[in-house]
Amino acid sequence: MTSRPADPAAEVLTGDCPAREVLDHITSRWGVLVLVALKDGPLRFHQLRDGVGGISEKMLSQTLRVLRRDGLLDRSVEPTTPPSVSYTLTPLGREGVLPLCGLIEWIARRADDVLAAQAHHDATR
Amino acid sequence: MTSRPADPAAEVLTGDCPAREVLDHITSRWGVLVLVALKDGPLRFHQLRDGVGGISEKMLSQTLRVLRRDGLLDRSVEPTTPPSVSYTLTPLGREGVLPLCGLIEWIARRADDVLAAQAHHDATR
DNA sequence: CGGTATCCCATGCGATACTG
DNA sequence: CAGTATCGCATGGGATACCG
Repeated sequence: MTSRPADPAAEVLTGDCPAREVLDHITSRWGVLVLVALKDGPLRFHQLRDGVGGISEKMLSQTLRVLRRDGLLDRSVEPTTPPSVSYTLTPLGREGVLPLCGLIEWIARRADDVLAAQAHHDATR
Repeated sequence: MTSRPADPAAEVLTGDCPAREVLDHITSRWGVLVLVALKDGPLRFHQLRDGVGGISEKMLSQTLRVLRRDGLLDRSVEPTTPPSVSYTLTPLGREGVLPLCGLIEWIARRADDVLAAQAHHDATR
């Protein structure tokens, strides 16, 4: 009996474990985008709002709170007037964002193939 | 001017492009799980339903239709009685599933750290 | 076996307005 | 600037029943 099973996907797939919640947080509509936006360094609230196209302030704030609770990012306040707040990936977050960057990069590279597949599918039927 | 920008994430982040739709399909609640479940080879409908914990037949069927339209997986019917239907990753799908496996693997490895961060966060405030 | 159709509720999420 | 509060709708998604 091994303490680490050969296939780490098995546990996540088969149901109700904490890992599923983490997956849902990260792959939530705005989670991936916010995390990837932060990959190159800290950003302030309004930079994130402007950088992640289409996100509302409400969803940005909500997403940031969830990801912060999960230990994936940090919030820091500079005591200027008015205070400026910035968000940074934690070490944990920097690790987790790597596969996400891979995903985004793949999508950017292959989006045209997917579009072609969609067109073909819609035309064929 | 380069035909390929340095940062492929930029386009996806900044808004309304086809890539965003692809991202939403893949990172939909069940999309990741279905794709990863198929990483080791074809599975039949009921194998997927049983393998992906918590998914309903409706959502499985719906997710499969979307991913099929995107050209990420194929459906094939063996003309037995009753017919047996199985789903396979296409070459495109096999490529795209790689970062997803990376993500799942990372989550499985780090879930405990996230749980600890949550506990700490809830306790601190 | 491998789905689709219908019903219905929970929540995700945007819009707007307001606050420290 | 960096949010929170409230409202309201659209969509996601489960339960159940039915079909080829």
